Amino acid sequence: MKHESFHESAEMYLKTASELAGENTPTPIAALAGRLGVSAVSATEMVHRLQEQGLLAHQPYRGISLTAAGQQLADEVVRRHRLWECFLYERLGLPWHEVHDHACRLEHATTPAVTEALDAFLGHPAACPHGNPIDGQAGEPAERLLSELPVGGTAVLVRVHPESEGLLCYLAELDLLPGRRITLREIAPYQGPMVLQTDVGVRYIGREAAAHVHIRLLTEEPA
Amino acid sequence: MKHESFHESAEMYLKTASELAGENTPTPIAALAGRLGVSAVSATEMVHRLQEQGLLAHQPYRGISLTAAGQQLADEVVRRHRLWECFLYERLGLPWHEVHDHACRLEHATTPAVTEALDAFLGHPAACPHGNPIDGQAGEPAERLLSELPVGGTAVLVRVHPESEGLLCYLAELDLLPGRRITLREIAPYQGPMVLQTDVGVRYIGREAAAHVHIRLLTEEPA
DNA sequence: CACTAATATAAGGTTGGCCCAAAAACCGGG
DNA sequence: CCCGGTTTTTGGGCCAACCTTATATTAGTG
Ligand SMILES: [Mn+2]
Ligand SMILES: [Mn+2]
Ligand SMILES: [Mn+2]
Ligand SMILES: [Mn+2]
Repeated sequence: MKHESFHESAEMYLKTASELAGENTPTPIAALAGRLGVSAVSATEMVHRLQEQGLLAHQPYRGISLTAAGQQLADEVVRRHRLWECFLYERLGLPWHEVHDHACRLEHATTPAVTEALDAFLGHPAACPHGNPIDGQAGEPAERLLSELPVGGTAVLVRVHPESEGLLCYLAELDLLPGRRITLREIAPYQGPMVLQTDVGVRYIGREAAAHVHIRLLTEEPA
Repeated sequence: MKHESFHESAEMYLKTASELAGENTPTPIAALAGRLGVSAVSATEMVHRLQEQGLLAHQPYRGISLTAAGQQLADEVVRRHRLWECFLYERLGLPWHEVHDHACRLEHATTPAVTEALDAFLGHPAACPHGNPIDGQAGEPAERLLSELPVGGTAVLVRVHPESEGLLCYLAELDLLPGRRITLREIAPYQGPMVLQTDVGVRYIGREAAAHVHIRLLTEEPA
């Protein structure tokens, strides 16, 4: 049977490859596999299939990188994902940290006509509820990671990327949503948590989680 | 790998079985296969799988009928389908005859939380854009088929069931939407088309299509 | 009651997506 | 430059859903 378009699985590989490309290119297949919760063997097989379709290039023992065609498909999936997140959060009122997973289902079942109509219905939103851009220009230029904020510095939370249910849930508990103003009080020793002063109180966050929180720096030093 | 829940394919079999159950029970597997666009052999295989899961019962050479569990799953799929149709038609403004197919994709990617939130967002609609009930009481009791409307009789179009893209497209061209008032002028000989007088003009419709159009009779005879 | 058309089963294939265990290639430290 | 540990790849397998082409069974009808 002919596969009418790409399947959920292929779309998730492309989307994930796109997400990981920001961190290291070419992306090791193991990283893909890990994030997708799949064995390295399975990931390798899928990578070969996608390579045959001209969607990505695989340099053995190096890693993969998306072709222009693959990147475009990935971008389309991401766009649908973020539009659905907006809808689920703003219109349906679902919790901030839950919409990611629901959208991850819907993103593969959304036809172009629905995508465009949804975009218009939402008023062409600029970003998903977690701050990631839709139809985005390359984002703010002076963007840094919370994990790199110097002690004493103040910043505003811009976006969470890459997203995952667990991480979002953790951040939601800490009230660390986009727009939140953050000052780094100190960093506990031995890779300990960062102590943050926010406008809703003091918060502790691990380095690992902080590495996914993107910020715009306001001041390097305390006032 | 464990299949976390039911797959699109299984859901479509159950939904289709539920649709066809209205016409003849038990439903021949060939009817299922035909409507799903699948070979009779494939349908038989799937029927066996679903029977093992206790979702339907198969009497050889007779046909299938859904168990209570299977019917419930089918009903859930149908509910999601109709809620999405409402959203796509009323909120996104997609064409009346197109929303069916888009919803047929989304219905399998919709989690319970999304379903309930969507239902609330839409204000708990009573019917899909094609007139079929959501969370429905057994529909109007005195409902008939357009194909059985006596010559000279007048009726109002209630719903189109079962739905399919082609049929809806055909009806949309004829302006035959729910609420339309119809008087049957005559029936052309040799199984010819029915000649309808509507409030937007004269329309011709085939018997086959008319058998999917449900009406509420207003008067049996011309005024 | 015998025949025919519908239905079911058997047999053999394909593709996508996943798995494990074992071999092979690579890379960095000694 | 070789050795060992970490990828990656290869070689088997598995399962769900499809397919086609027979063959067997049955139900209904003449
Ligand atoms: Mn997804
Ligand atoms: Mn998001
Ligand atoms: Mn469907
Ligand atoms: Mn409908």
